[in-house]
Amino acid sequence: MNRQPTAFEQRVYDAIVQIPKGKVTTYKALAEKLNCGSSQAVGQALKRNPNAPEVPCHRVINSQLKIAGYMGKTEGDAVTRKLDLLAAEGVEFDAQGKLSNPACLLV
DNA sequence: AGGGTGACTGCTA
DNA sequence: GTAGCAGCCACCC
Repeated sequence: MNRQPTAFEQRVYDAIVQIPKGKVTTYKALAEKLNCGSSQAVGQALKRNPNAPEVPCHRVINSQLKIAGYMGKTEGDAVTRKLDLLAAEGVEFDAQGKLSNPACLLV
């Protein structure tokens, strides 16, 4: 375990860490920032690297403005907790688990 | 060295 | 509005 993150992954984390509190971003926007045409690669970086508090990966959502997954799980308490974290940051979500306030979306 | 997967996205039925 | 298929890049086995 504890495999070393690649340059690409580090870049992803760096971009996420730069996200201000109360704001969220999408995988696509991140991919564009990293000059990577594939958002899936970004998701891979997070899935294979649960950096948790070091990187607020919970501020990263998909194009549907919904939580894609957390801690390597696409559903379950992990995702729910992630939603709660965002709520604590000031990001409002609706009963559907979608971003209720698009103003929090960082572009 | 090669194949398969995925915390995605967009389009079509 | 919901469901299914194809495309995309990077990582893992």
